[in-house]
Amino acid sequence: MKTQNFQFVLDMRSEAPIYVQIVEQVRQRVATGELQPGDQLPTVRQMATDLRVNFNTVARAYRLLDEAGLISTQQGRGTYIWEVPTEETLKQLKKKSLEELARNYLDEASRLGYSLEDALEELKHIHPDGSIANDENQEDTQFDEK
Amino acid sequence: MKTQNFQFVLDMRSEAPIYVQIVEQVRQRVATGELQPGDQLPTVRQMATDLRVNFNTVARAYRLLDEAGLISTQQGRGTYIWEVPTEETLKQLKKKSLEELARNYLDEASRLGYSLEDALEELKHIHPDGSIANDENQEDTQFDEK
DNA sequence: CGGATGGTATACAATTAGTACAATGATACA
DNA sequence: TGTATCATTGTACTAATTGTATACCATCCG
Repeated sequence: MKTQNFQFVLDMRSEAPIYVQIVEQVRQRVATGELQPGDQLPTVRQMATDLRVNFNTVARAYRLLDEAGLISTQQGRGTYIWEVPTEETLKQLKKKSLEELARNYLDEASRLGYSLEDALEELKHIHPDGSIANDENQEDTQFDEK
Repeated sequence: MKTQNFQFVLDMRSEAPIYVQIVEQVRQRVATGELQPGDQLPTVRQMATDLRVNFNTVARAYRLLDEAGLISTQQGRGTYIWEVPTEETLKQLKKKSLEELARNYLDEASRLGYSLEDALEELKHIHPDGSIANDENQEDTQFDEK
């Protein structure tokens, strides 16, 4: 596909393991905005051949980034940048976002003819399957996914 | 052709495969009545080019919807929304849609670092009296994307 | 030696894409 | 009217692409 042509570089003289170097570069590019939410990263194999390493090494980096919540990897499709609000924008927009999410949820539910109670009940019912991380400390929040 | 201009949207970051996303959107629109019995869906190729995916992916979604009895696909003619669903199937349809909505809401909230309780609280806070104002439809949310 | 760490090899599963084909309907023309 | 032709539509089967899982090897360091 059109997997953008981002240039990643390895420094073989570096002490840092290859997979760490990859992680850091993706991190950095997300931080600078060079990588935008929804952008597709090179496939593990593509980046692997670019960097002349084994694709499992790239896969390892991607897995870490996925667990960190920076990217979303999907078998058979590719890996994409999640939206990662910076600390301050996250705090600024958190409340507003939840409000809008909640309102949107209620609107949609009501369009389906459901009451607020139904909506609440459904949420409680969804919970058991673990689709939400209910952790207090979220310094490394790492929403679970897989 | 006049194949209505329904806007379908994909979120490549979503865990859900593309064909599932299509299925869910059609299901939801049927549940809300946005798609009426007899309405023609975009052709597999039309929707495919709209969404920039392979038409077989759309065909797969249509096949699932067909097997589920929601639509009727006819080779050489097109795909149409099935005749009036019975109360029971409509009910099931709505139930599934609500499930999907709830799951999305929790996922998004979770990504923002909110707990289930937060999500529940926010809902109650929006409509403290427990009623749902049914007629407001502002579409300017910026974080739903789904 | 022996564990830990980093990279690799191989087989696998999920998803999407490619190709050829059959059914339908519109159109042109005898 | 009949039919030949062609574009459009969905279908079927296969191939290609993509990430995953597991085991393995090499090196470093105690």
